[in-house]
Amino acid sequence: MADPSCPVCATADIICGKWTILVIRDLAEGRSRFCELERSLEGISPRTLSLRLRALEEQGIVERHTYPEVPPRVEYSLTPKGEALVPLIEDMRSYGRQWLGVDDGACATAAEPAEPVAA
Amino acid sequence: MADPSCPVCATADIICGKWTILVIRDLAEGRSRFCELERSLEGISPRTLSLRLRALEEQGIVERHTYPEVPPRVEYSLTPKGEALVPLIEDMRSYGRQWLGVDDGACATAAEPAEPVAA
DNA sequence: GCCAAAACTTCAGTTCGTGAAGTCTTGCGG
DNA sequence: CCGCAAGACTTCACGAACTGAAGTTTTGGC
Repeated sequence: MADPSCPVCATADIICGKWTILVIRDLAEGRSRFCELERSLEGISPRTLSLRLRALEEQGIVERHTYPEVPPRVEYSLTPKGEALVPLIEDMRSYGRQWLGVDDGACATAAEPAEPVAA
Repeated sequence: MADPSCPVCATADIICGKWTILVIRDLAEGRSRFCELERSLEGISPRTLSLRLRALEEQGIVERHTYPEVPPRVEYSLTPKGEALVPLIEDMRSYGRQWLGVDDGACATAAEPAEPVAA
């Protein structure tokens, strides 16, 4: 993107595409099928989901598992290189909770923020 | 993007635009002028930089300071809400170092990764 | 060889980012 | 008070990315 020798840029290149981080977030909860991802990521077009999964697979971040069954089944999961992105997603989750006033009601919040939400 | 009540989606909405995270990374090093950002983010168009800064300002993530001087000067800096994104950027930096084989030669790496780069 | 169902592709249209070029602001020097 | 230098942006035309609807491929049983 800017300087390819910058670690932040290199990582940004991977996750900057629309929906990419959310695909990884979903797969962090366990392997999933194409249509499950499509349903979870409400609003994504199948074309974009397909492009994202292919790109992530090429980058060694997700793995594709095919099952030759009656309706053919395909599942996706994170590789270790993909799992390593989970802390990043957790940071995003806590940022959203502390500063954007958004909470899906999962875990409890850790500490009082300096100037939450209102800022 | 997908579910607005999801903290990860809400945060993704903020940072998913091209260059956004890199603008914040630059401002994390201290307040900066338009042309300095333009020079640091090699390849960004002034239009995009302008759009990003405006959007981030509207979201309360950056602050704009104008100085009515001989050539008029404008500087940008992070608000607390913007500073709170720095841990996210640090995660991206260490991911880039550990898994993408990219190092701008700043700090030393912490520990040996399980399966670095090669994966 | 036809079927249902999952997993994608294809296509036309809109939105987002680029690169070059132009505009606007500021105050000083002529 | 006009023109100038220089920073900070707009504007415009073009190309790339994303969308939504519709179509295609794959699989094994009937």
